[in-house]
Amino acid sequence: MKMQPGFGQQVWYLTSQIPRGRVTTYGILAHKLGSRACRAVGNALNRNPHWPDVPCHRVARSTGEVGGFASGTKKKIALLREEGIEISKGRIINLERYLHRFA
DNA sequence: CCGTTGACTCTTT
DNA sequence: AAAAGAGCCAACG
Repeated sequence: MKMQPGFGQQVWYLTSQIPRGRVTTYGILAHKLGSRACRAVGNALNRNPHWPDVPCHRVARSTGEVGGFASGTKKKIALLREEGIEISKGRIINLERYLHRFA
């Protein structure tokens, strides 16, 4: 379960910087890292070495879907709803409204 | 809406 | 050590 520092390291950092009630997409994270490795981001969050230190549930897909979740997509939706985010059928309502751009 | 292509890292053989 | 496979995706046709 070892994760080499570098890419994933930054991913977890940015993810942990997402304020409550806010959401981000894999693409944005990847772009922030200077890469289009949207998948690599998901991979980093998937193997999430330290959890729940990093709120990976605040990361959704660019299509508006919540995406997947290591502990279960259902769980992810529940957490997002708890933060005040409306979700319908695994899809976030008004994603733009919650989208967080890392300044 | 679905299918295909692109891009990147980690894990396993 | 190197190569192949898989993964919580994105963009385009």
